[in-house]
Amino acid sequence: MDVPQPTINRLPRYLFCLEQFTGDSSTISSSELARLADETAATVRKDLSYLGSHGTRGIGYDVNTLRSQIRGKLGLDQSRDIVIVGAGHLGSALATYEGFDEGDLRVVGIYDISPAVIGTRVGDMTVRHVDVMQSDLASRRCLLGIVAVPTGSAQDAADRLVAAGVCGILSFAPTLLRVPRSVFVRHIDLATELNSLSYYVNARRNAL
Amino acid sequence: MDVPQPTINRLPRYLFCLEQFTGDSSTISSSELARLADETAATVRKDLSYLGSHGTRGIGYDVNTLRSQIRGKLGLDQSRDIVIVGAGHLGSALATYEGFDEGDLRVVGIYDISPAVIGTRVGDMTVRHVDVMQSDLASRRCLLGIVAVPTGSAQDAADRLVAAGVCGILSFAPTLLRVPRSVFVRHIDLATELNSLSYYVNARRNAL
DNA sequence: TAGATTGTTAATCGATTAACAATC
DNA sequence: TAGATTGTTAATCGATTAACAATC
Repeated sequence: MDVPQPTINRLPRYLFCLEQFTGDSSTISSSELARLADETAATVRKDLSYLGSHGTRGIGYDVNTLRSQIRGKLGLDQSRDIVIVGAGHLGSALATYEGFDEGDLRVVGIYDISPAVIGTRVGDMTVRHVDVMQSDLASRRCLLGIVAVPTGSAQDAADRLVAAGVCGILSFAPTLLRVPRSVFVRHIDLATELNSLSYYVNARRNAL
Repeated sequence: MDVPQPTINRLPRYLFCLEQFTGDSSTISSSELARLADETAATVRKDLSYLGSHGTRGIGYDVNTLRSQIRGKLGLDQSRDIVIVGAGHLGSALATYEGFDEGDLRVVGIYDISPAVIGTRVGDMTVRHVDVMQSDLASRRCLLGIVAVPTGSAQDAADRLVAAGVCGILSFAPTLLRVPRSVFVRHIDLATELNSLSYYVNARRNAL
């Protein structure tokens, strides 16, 4: 890996800040971006230098150029198709998530196993049975899959996604998924997120 | 901060793995936990040494003891009350999230502004109007709040949570929230998570 | 005892930061 | 030119890791 891991992890946050950024000018200085992203100016400059260093001395970085450079480095210039397994509240929330609109992420299908929801509409899609997922997706390459089912069904959902040819899975189920080494799994555990928040709240209160 | 930041960030993952762990024995070695958590055995031992080092040489760590030590260090032994603003799909999913059951996180209220959902049941709660949130919560101390509303309402939701006395906020809205310095904000941007997943999938495929 | 595994030291490795020449 | 800000070096800082004595 050419670019250091910490830099890669910060780039999405810089991008997020740049998308929020609505300054008077079309440029932003390393110190201003640092303030928004809660980093130091030196760290920002070092990180951005991995993109090829296209700032202007005395001026700063062009916001639009910087945005597309970060997007390019993160591979966001190529659009990504996403399938969701689980059409409950969480799956429905993800399927209609407004944040995807700006990016090149596109939800192309939502699947469930329950007759009660199959055939219902979620956003502009119709929920289909997981049994037809593999054939639905036969022609698509390297999709991302989202596991939004109860814990007990999570491994089955992951197995089906793998069979359907996804190469990355984002799981919200609080359980470890077993997948082939070629499939990358990312895990969001909401309880862990809240636990972590709770810890930092305590630490901050003790520090103040 | 006594315990290093990287250690703090890994503890929730260790805890997660220990909760999944169902070995023959009631003990786990540093190398086994390392395998589950995708770390090295030395890192695990160093991290656990910050808890007070209660492993047994030649044997390993008692799983139950270790779990409660980590929970203690993260402050999870004290239960936490959570309020949710936004009773759409995301808010409903969070309100009924099964992962909270095991821990000491408890959702005590869910609020919305839309007459269409106010009064409806979510799990074992009734959705109430955000206008009554502050008085509802007057007697509770240091709650955690979750922002699960559309981007346009996120700042208003945060303001109301702050007024109601929360000391930490977990936001799912893809926008920066302005809050007093005394309130800690944690941010989950689903688009960023998927972008990040996408990057690592690419990196992995290029490496294989 | 012999085997296993911890707890901890010291060495290595890598990331952050200060500082400043380059230059817009 | 004077002021501002980058790009990059070198120093500092901190985290990871190897290694091994301690000991169950």
